[in-house]
Amino acid sequence: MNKKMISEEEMQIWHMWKSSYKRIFGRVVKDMFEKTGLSEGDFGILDRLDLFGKGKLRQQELADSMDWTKSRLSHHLTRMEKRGLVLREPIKTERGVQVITTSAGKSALEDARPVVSMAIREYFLDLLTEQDIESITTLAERTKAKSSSACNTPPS
Amino acid sequence: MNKKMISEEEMQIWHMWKSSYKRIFGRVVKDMFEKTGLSEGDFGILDRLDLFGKGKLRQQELADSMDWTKSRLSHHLTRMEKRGLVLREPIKTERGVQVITTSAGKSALEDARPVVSMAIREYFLDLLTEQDIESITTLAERTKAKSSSACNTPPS
DNA sequence: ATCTTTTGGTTGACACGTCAACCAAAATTT
DNA sequence: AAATTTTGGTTGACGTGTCAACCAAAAGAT
Repeated sequence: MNKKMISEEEMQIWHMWKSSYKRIFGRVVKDMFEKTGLSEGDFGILDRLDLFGKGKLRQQELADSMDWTKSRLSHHLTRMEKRGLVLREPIKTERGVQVITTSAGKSALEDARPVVSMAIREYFLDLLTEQDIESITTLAERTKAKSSSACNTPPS
Repeated sequence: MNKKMISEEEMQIWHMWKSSYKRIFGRVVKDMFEKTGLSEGDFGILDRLDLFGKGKLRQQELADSMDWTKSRLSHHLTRMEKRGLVLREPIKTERGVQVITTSAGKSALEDARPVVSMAIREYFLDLLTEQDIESITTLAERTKAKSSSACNTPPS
């Protein structure tokens, strides 16, 4: 319960962290977009359709795997459908919609994979020391932990 | 010039890094928005108007200090003006526009400062080890450096 | 003095996200 | 069986960002 405002230096850490992220992430995304026409969302969707579903997946499944709301995914798919990357098809046997990668979608994904890979290496991995990697890994644990421990009201 | 695709583990580092950022940043921004009604952009603008300009600044100056395009700032100010947080006023002596914090803007800023401070501490600083801080600091240097050294074509 | 470029700013179109409202088909309750 | 809740998905409004086109005032060039 530390009520003191954070210091100038602490604020600097925050700013450095934010701007590093934005620079690196921006470079990767921009590279991918310029070279393949895919956004991060597009890539994530096509990637999961390929890996988890061999080209098709139920919409809700897809949303869960990306940690997206159904609304967000619905909007995004509408745009991707318009561009011919995926199509939606009602499921006969049960409720729900199948999302299917088109051939254009498949080839866009195949084009993008190496580009993304190279960009992540160049703009991110190449900048990291062993220590950085350790930091990233452990911080990720700690952030995940934080989600489940917002215990103002302890479990009954 | 490493042409090999990155490994599964390397991709994991990337994903961990992204999701840590998104979680932490999301928490801070959400907290601020829920408690004060200000977005990150709003806060940045009001903060700079206060620190650099004692309540007023030329639009382009402001844009530069935030590393925003003039277009982005123009759009954002239009929205903030509608909400009564700032106002724009042509400069008589020279070309350009003064951005001025309204009293509503000032008080929103004063309300937000401690909230932001606390959120950054709780969701970010409290999670960091000394090592993490060192990593963040040095990585920031390295990312900044990378910007100026995209030398496929060396300077003439 | 006129022509050109730079500077400061706006605007419209569109991608991306969130939120809340809505809808219909299951699945459960009662 | 009828009423209720949950689930899967869409939609519209609006905040946020980018890009390109536009505009006018200022500064420089010829």
